[in-house]
Amino acid sequence: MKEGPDIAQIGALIGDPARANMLTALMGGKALTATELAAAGGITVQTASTHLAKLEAGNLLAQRKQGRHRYFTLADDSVGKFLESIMGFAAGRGHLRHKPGPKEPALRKARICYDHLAGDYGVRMLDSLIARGAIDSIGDGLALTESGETALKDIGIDVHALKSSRRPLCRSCLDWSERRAHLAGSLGKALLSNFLEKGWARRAAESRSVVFSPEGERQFLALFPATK
Amino acid sequence: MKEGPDIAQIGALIGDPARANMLTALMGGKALTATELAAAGGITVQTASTHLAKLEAGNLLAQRKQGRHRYFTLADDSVGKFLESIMGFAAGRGHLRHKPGPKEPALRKARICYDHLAGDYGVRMLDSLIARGAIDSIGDGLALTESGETALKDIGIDVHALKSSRRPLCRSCLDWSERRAHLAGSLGKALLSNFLEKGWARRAAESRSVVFSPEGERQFLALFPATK
DNA sequence: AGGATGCTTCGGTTAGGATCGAAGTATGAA
DNA sequence: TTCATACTTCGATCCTAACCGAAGCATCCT
Repeated sequence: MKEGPDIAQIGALIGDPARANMLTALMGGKALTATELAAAGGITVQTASTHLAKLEAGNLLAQRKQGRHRYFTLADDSVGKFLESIMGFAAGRGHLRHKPGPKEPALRKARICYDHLAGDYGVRMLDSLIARGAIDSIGDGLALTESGETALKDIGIDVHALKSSRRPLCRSCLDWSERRAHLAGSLGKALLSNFLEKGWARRAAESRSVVFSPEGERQFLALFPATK
Repeated sequence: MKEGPDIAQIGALIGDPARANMLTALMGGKALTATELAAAGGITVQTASTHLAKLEAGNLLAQRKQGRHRYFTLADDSVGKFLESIMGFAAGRGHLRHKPGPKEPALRKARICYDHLAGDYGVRMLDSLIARGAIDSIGDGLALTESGETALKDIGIDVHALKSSRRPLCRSCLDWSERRAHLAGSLGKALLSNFLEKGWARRAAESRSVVFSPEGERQFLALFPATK
């Protein structure tokens, strides 16, 4: 039939376990070297190198040379969003891993989705923002309200600066673990950065999970109360 | 790393060209037999049979036995939406087919996206509905307004009946050719059915493209004027 | 019953690509 | 310069899975 774009190509790119693991590792938002990605994929550096070349040729990855290191990141945030949506789809279809692993609960609670907060806490934050009228929503669509803008200023986020960026302020991103939307876009990124700067939370070393400090958790939960 | 759902599995399912072509064929919304899908994939029935078994095991397809035929469809509309989003992503990353083929322009103009209208005409319709205030939108989110409900009643669509269904009324679906949103959901489906019933358009035989009659095209363009 | 059609299962072949060892290139350090 | 580190390229191996011919079921028609 050969109609439309070639979905088999990207399917094949994502379809290899080693490549999928490397992409998942890059969802953490950090730039990683080829050696680190090889470890993430469970393969040697040689093999990783060919995989990375293919992913780059497919425009899924971007590369930045720095000295003798070569740092890889997802090509842009749309790739991250796309990967998260695949995860949501996969989880919904029962394509889970054989053994959930010990880190799974932490991931479900709070994790990084490329550059913003996801998991239970990410969903809770968005729900709470909507409930208090800081964000309007229709279906999947999100928009910051006037009152929301001032509320965020109190938290310490310069909404005005974010608005000047080309990137959309609010985007919804489907959370694979909660199967609900969480907040992406430049605002989602700014909020996560804010929490990390304040020391409320930190990124786990070798994982995408986000670990809250006891005090940070208290503050976060107070700032974003449960809805209903 | 082994974090989260197994995206490699669905990637691999979609990553085979024969399977991708069969899935694309099913985006036409019609239930197809194994023999028809074999032709769509460019393979023999034996091979197609094993592919179809895999796709079904992966919960991407549903199967309905009818006499000695076996009709396959996409498991549900979320699969269709997912495939269209992959097409959009693929097109955005430059993953196009080598030769666009003669049917390409017709596809870009108007085609079926599982059960609703997509392509230039699909995008035009949604834009027009938003412009006249029949549908509210925030970002990707869509909602039918009061005035929109009466307007659709005039066209001949029983919105009340649609509302009772479990399926969402309005959904936005990213159009791969236009790279903009078009209208999905039960309302999108109802509108397309309405056009087909009225004889404004018909489905092409072996393709996903939708062919408008001269009169139907006139009516459609008048009903959904361009929004500058 | 007998024959035709639609599809699946089995068996064997083949090709693509994932893999790694070894060698080659680039950058930095001593 | 010499050595070490980070990465890529080359070459060869090996394995999976896509593929089809042939045979086996199931259903329908006459």
